[in-house]
Amino acid sequence: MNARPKYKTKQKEILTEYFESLPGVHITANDVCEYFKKTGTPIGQATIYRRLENLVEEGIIRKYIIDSNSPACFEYVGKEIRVENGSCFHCKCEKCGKLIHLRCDELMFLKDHLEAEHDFRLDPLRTVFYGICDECRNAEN
Amino acid sequence: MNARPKYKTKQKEILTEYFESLPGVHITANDVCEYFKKTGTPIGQATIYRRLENLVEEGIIRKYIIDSNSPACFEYVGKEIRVENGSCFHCKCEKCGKLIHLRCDELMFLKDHLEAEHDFRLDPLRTVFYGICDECRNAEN
DNA sequence: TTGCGTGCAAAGGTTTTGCATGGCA
DNA sequence: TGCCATGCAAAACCTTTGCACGCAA
Repeated sequence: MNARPKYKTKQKEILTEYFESLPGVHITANDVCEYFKKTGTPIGQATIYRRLENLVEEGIIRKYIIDSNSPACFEYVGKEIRVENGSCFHCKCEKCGKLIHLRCDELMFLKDHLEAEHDFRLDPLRTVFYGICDECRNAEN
Repeated sequence: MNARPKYKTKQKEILTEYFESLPGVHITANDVCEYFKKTGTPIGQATIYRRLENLVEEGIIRKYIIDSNSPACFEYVGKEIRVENGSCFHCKCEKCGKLIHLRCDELMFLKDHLEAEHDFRLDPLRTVFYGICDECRNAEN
């Protein structure tokens, strides 16, 4: 855990702006590196990771761990969303590995139910629904 | 994804027995390696990982990812749990590691909803809800 | 005998760290 | 000027893979 940054640097600024321009999109640390390499304003890999960690701590972006052997995903959390404390759920297909992002209000039922009836505070960041996606199910038959 | 093993080997047998002797305990692949190294019946690291993957696929053990930068944890799943299959959900506490079994019909809403609205066939056996349990939440305050 | 399972070593990929340099306040 | 942030390279780490050998059926 790093302390909150004390200096305002160009790297941090353009990183934050980049995430703000991508609401609802999931990207990996490597994606971010590649992007800035392409735009001609490369940022060191280590800096990317350090800033990403910071942004997560500050609640500006969210980190998702889908699978132990896939890179972590990061997503900008809009100000509205941050206030609502909402976030999306994930479905992972066991067959093709596809990751599906669900931003579904009905699923908040699940969170409420677990908290009210089972005294369990669900963490949507960590929770992944495993199953079979539509395409793979159709391909089976 | 590996195919189901066709031969019964000593390595697989003692690995399964080892997990059966540890209900409710979560250990890492490395822990398993170390254990067998100490007992004088070492098993190759690669074999450990290969068998672990198999056992997860067969539903005999479960794999948990608590943190992206910690090794994955494995835990034996008792036969009772396996038999109940569709009707049992699991919650894992991120703090104390406790595994909570939920037998709740209301949660079938989740399965139905994902299937009807999102074309996703949930696999309750593989899916684990991560969050904070009652005790840990109370201990926080 | 056949071919799967094993073990070793090496590779693979993600993330962290050490250290010198650069930049903010 | 004093520190913090950055960037490079290398390390650390967990996990997978290639390949030859051993063993189950």
